[in-house]
Amino acid sequence: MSDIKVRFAPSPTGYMHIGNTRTAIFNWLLAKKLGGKFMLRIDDTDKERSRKEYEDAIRESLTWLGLKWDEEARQSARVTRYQEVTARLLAAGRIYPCYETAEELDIMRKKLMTKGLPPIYDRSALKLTAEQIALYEKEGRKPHYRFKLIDGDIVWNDLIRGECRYDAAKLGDPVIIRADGSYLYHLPSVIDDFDFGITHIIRGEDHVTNTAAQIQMFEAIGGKTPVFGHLPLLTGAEGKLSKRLGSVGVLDLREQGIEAMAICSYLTKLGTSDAIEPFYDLQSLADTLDFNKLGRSQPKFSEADLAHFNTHLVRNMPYSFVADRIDSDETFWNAVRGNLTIVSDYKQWKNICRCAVTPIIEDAAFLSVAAELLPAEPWNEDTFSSWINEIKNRTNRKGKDLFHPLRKAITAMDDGPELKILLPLIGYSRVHSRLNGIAA
RNA sequence: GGUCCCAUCGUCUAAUGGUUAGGACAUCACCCUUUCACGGUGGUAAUAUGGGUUCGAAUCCCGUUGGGAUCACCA
Repeated sequence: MSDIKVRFAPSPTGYMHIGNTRTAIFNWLLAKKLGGKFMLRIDDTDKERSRKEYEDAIRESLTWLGLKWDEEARQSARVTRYQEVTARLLAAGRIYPCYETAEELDIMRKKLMTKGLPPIYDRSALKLTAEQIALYEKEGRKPHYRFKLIDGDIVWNDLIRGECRYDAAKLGDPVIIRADGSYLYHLPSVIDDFDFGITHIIRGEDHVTNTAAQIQMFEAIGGKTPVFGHLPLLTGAEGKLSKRLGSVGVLDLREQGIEAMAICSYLTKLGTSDAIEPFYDLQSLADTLDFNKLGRSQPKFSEADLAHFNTHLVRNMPYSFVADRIDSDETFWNAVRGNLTIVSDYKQWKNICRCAVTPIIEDAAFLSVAAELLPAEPWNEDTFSSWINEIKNRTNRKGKDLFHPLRKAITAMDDGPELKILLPLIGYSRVHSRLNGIAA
């Protein structure tokens, strides 16, 4: 067993959407491909916004997608560990207290912006005298804490973007502890990745500057930095990384009949040079994972395309894949799958085969001839074509004029699987009655 | 505004200095199925823009334009 370990670290502040899901899938597939482990970490450092309901939904989403996790942790349970590390970094001067209020910081940022300067914290807290600090404390101000970045280039070799280089001086020291003593995500994330032995981190491109800061945190706590890979962000049809995209929830998609494997296949192939094609199990999808095939530009995600792709996947879906979900046999499935849009549409065809259907009669005379000629069971492979030939000879009809009325009478539908295949599934008695205009 | 990233058919992308600029999805046409769908075969369709470098540029360099990310006491 390799000691490869990856993690998916959602904050339970919302449902799983297309963006989240994509990073979960990539991490999971990487673990699978390298024979490593996949860890679920609940990043619930934001008490205000975290909710149990979301956490449950995330678990349900992952389970439905088939992304099983080998290990689990939650940040709210590890605060003492974070405090331990914090004390050490504080003593080492890598963490320092600040007394500005949120409003003051906001004003500072705006000032810098209007001057055309980057809105980066000026580290004035480092110049505070003991007296000034005492004054703030007396006022009742509680400090928040920042992590002090060391000047110089931060460089890493990104799995997706190649060599990345950031000048720490242009980054700004991140706040890591709030005035109320609670942690922000940066440092706990690093401590966890270190403690749990995370070797690879795949996340969205929106994290690149965080990565730069976090690399210094890994160094500060004496840990080896994991391998990073930053995925280009998905955009909506209109280019922007729209809010709509964030609202496309996986559970909603499931509700609409989108298959888990359609989501997994589509999301891992979108933005790569591979064809977007259906995969029916995650292992074979994992075998094809190759970060070199990912482009660097932002692919557009389209719900309509996904739905279309899903239909394609359903129409080629092997019976084994649906066997435990539908109450029909393989013959039936193979007969109808080519006409489905979503799996649950099979019920409609099942009803046509096994329940009463009111036929659509457009030409009663023609249909009664067809009924008259319908051979008795048992039917064999040739029954259908010889029957059709009989009708053709008797009525002089062919092509659409011949088939369409039959189809409408027998199935009450405009289209569907080949009649030849469908007929034996419906049976003589129903076919005969329907041709005569009788619901059966 | 600082920093970083990106720009090839409608869409996702290939072509790492020399190709009739390739593939996949979509679309269109045809074929098959004596019907629709499924399936098969073909077609239409692209290098944002201006300068360089070079015998030769989608490819390298600079500018322009456009798009995105980040610069939170969110993650």
